[in-house]
Amino acid sequence: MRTGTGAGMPQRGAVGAEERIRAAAVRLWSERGFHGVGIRELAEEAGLSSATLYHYMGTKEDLLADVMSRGLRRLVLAAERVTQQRAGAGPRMNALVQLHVLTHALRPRETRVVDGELRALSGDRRGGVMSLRDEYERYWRATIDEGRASGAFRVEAPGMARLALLEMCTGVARWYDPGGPMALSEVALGHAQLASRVLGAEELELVDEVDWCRGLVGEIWSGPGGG
Amino acid sequence: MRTGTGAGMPQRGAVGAEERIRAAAVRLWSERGFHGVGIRELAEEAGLSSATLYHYMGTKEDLLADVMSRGLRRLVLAAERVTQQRAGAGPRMNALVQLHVLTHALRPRETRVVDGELRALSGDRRGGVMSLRDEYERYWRATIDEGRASGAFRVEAPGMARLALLEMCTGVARWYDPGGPMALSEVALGHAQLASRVLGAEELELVDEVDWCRGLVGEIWSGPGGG
DNA sequence: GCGGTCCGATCGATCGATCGATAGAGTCAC
DNA sequence: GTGACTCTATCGATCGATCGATCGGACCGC
Repeated sequence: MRTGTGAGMPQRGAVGAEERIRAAAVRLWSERGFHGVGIRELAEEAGLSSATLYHYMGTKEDLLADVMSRGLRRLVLAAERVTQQRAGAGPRMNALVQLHVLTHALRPRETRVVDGELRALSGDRRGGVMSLRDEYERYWRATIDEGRASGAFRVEAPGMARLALLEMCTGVARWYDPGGPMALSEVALGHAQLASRVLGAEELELVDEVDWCRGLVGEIWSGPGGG
Repeated sequence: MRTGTGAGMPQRGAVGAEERIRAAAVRLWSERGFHGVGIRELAEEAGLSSATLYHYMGTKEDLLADVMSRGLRRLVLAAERVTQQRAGAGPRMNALVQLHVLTHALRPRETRVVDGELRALSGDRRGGVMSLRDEYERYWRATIDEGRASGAFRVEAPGMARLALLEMCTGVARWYDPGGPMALSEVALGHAQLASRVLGAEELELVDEVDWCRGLVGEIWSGPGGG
């Protein structure tokens, strides 16, 4: 009853099974949530039996922690690149925002799981994922602080502005529709402009980082542990 | 074995059982999600047996739709009041933002369920809740349009700005901590200022609507179907 | 024949939902 | 007033289905 085993193939899923499982989990969890999808449906989506699933993963929660950590590590990696390759608070913030928006628009399923399923994690795993999230947000915090110190940003409550901006940009994954009326670059540049307004940096020249960020997202998300 | 039936009481839960059930559902669902809490735990939290639960409600999903619709109807009611009692796009938007932020900060559990469990609803129920959400957002859309038409707001993509602002303000329910360093009125006024920046209305005088909105929220959320 | 892959069968637990039964308060005929 | 009857509120027990997870063994390339 299986479909692809025959004819000299190296064995159906020997390579990439873990990846297929993670991809299936992201597809289903992003639509209905961690507790809304059972092991059997997960297995079916990945093209395996539920027993085989457990050959590759630990518990269901282990799989979620894995998916979330991988997603967050990629975000951190991308933010690190931005920080290395863009100097000055203004250009750096501009690139961070466009990167965040593009990531959430291009990979809405991954980011929805990363942003929304923390509550399904218990104890230590929760803490580990939260510290990864904090590590990512540190790039935003540092850039905002830098801009305030240099006078490039004029904002009274930087902590609140950071949270507000992150919520605003993360929300893109909840409403952006590739088939809709708004082009991706409009959304990314538009949010960069809104961010500059929020931070009181309207004189900032808004460089279009869409293509560069798109390349970065593509590179990082097809890289090690890719997909 | 029951506890409160004697001594002239009108019977333990005869009044308010539905309300107790909804409150229990909000408490548990806001922490672990609709699919993360079973009927038995729900019943225990409400102080009833799972069988008795079904005397008051339809299915579990009916209860969710009820909770969500009630929350959204309150939001709509509050937005309608704001629109009636504040004239001009600037003051109106200022009040709408402060109302939204206060509602999400004062009733984070209700709003988290309303904002985050739509995916657990199927078919018609989903549509009904979505149209209530659209009805609420229409107040924001109309106010932004009005401000653009009058020249009070200078924003290029009003649709995107509306979505960005809503995400930003809704996010308050995800991070605001009453015991934290930020006072509620700082958060509300701060978001009003960020909104005025986003909308390009920096010359707008930011009236403090915190007390008025707090009263409105208290009135509406303790009113019919209260809690 | 060994190690890596894979699955059918099955585990105990829990899921959402329903059953029949009971306790008590109100109603009404007589 | 009192017995028969109804209505609401409540529960213990239980339904069939599904949950997450495990086990033993089959298959297959090396």
